[in-house]
Amino acid sequence: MEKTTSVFSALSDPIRLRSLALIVRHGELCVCELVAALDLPQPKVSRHLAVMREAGLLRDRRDAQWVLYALSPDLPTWVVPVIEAAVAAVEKETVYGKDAKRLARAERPARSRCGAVA
Amino acid sequence: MEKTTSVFSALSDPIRLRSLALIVRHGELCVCELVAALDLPQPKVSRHLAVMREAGLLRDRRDAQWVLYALSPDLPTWVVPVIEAAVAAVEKETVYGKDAKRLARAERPARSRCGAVA
DNA sequence: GCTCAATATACACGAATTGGGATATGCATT
DNA sequence: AATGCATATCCCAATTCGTGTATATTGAGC
Repeated sequence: MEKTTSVFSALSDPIRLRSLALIVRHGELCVCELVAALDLPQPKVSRHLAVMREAGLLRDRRDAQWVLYALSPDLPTWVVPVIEAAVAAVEKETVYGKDAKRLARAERPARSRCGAVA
Repeated sequence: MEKTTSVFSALSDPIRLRSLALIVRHGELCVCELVAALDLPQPKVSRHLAVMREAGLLRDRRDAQWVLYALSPDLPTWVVPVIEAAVAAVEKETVYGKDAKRLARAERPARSRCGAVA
């Protein structure tokens, strides 16, 4: 039961929902991209991502100096439609448009360098 | 955004999820039935139901001395699949079986009287 | 009107969550 | 090894949340 409630608990915060929507739509994002997109302090974003990771919603992967977050590969099946509905709801919020625009602008300071190195 | 997060917030508690599952499966339940099913103090159950009502998930209706709770008739469309998934998840928890059994046993002390009166 | 049953609310308190700011850790470059 | 960038964690104050207990409210029946 605790596992079940922790999923909803992880989704019950605007910063986490905004982060999740961006991650789902982009597949994989590093923390600094999310910080730029959400326009919020880095420790704050980092802590919120940790909450979703610990709830089993996200996985993280290290790539050089960056930590990339994406949807967990082994989500409980019942969680999938929940996330889809949540993201759809967030996308209709006006704040999501601003987040997406900021992300597009600042996008991949990390990824391009990473690509350049590889 | 607040409306969106409050839905998940309302779902992030075991007592609320257990209540919701019973209500969804039975259509309409009064508080005393839920108290019997969950085997918890009445004020506790009442307060948790209020949280879901205020989040827009439930509606309440007075019938004589009883207050009957059911799913809200005008749920935001994106919420419907979320509730379905949540209930499906709860039903797999062992505690749900016990709740359902206690409900079946104590069922409708209210409803039968209500029927008798009508 | 009084009493009883069902429900909701008020108050007090400990636990958990959140946020800001400073700092620690990991990696890459020189 | 020293510096710089990205990320995570720690500490602390403020707030919110869940619970227990007592009490108020509402309706039914006598």
